[in-house]
Amino acid sequence: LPRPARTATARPRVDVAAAARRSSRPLRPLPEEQQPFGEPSEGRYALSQVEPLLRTEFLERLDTAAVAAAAAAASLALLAGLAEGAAKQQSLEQVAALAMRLLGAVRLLQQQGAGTCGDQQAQQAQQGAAAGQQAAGAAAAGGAMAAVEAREIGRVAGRRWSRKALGLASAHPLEGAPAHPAGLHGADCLGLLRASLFSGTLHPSKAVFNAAFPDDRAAAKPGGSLDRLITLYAHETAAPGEPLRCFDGIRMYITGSNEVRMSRATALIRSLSLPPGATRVSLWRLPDGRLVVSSLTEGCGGAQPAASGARLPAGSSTSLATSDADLPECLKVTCNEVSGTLLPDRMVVVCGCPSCSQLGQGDPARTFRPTPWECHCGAGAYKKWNKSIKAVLPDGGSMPLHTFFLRAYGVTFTRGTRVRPPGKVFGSAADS
DNA sequence: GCCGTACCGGCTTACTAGAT
DNA sequence: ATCTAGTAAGCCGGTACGGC
Repeated sequence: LPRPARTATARPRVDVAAAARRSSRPLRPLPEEQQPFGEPSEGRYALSQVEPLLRTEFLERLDTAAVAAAAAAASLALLAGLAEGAAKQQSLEQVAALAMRLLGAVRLLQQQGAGTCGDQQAQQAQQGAAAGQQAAGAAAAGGAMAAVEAREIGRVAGRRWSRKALGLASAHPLEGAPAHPAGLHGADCLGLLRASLFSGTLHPSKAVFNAAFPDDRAAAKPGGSLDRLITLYAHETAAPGEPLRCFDGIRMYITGSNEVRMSRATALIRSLSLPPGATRVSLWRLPDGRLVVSSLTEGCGGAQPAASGARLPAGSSTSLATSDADLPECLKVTCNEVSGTLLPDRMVVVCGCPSCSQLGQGDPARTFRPTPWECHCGAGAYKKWNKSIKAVLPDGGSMPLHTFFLRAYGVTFTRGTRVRPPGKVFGSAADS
């Protein structure tokens, strides 16, 4: 499908508040007159067979791109917002089922002449319906050829539904361990910055900004102004004789969404020789007031020591973890009375609910990242997985995951860095 | 008063497109 | 190639509420 033209004036606007309200509501069935599968038809057969297929061993052979393609087609349709909410709260099967239902609704929309929709929306709906019908047909037909076809459809129409919305992104690793960069004696760590070499921009959080520029706090508030050039120093461990290199002319400004950013920092970021894929750098203040950016991210908000006097769960380690290797291979956990097994090295949970237990032990369909599993267990509204997910203690008791790891291993959870897939996902076929 | 749960607003982050 | 800024996912902090 051709990428729709996007201009400043025609940019699609999304009512985030309305979408959030939609996503927090339970799903409601479509009105009876809009049920796409109310009467038997050839099209109905092809579509309605998808959901049963998902529950069979065929799923192991069929690439989930078929499901992704169906959901992606739905995202192109006018009811994408509802599907999006479902992706947050529902299981893979439910998302697929909803996508099928939405596609039927879109077909109905086509039959009714697109109703009150504008031309562009109607065109998108038609494209979505066409792609979805192909994908659903491929999934229903089964077999390797169908999977390839569905994958291709998903590649073209998939956008963000392909991995992110279906919970297939890689797990977040645990980050950080206390340390202090050599050569920055007496410096105070102000926090971490996100460095984007792609755009030559440094992104300080508000906390880091406030720590680094306490005199500019008022300017950075909503309605304030902030646009000035600053000087930063790069900490180069490869040049011990001259460890600090000056970079001036870095522009600090505040965006329309009240976000502080530092641009024109390409040379500085490059001088740090960041490891491949690294996006974090640390910001330090020397005793003389100079601000130093270091490629070392350790020492700024990593692991915390175990709480003084905390009682460790019986049977757990009494020494603090210094790496992922010190953590248990697996851990029994519960969430909303649903049992599961946490794999700390991948930071995923193998669900043990009755439905998932029917799947094979290694089936990816029963493996969840913490937040999706929280939703899967019906506690999605809690939105604090490290509290709603509890570690099962040897004596049969339980303890919130956050508390358990802090007391038993001296570590806590930090937000991971989303992994950018290789190559351009939505570029032309010639793109790598 | 403490604790667990539920909810909401808003912040952080990753990603992207258009402009320069 | 770089700059600028919009979008949305993820989820945390703060708060209210009920049970003990």
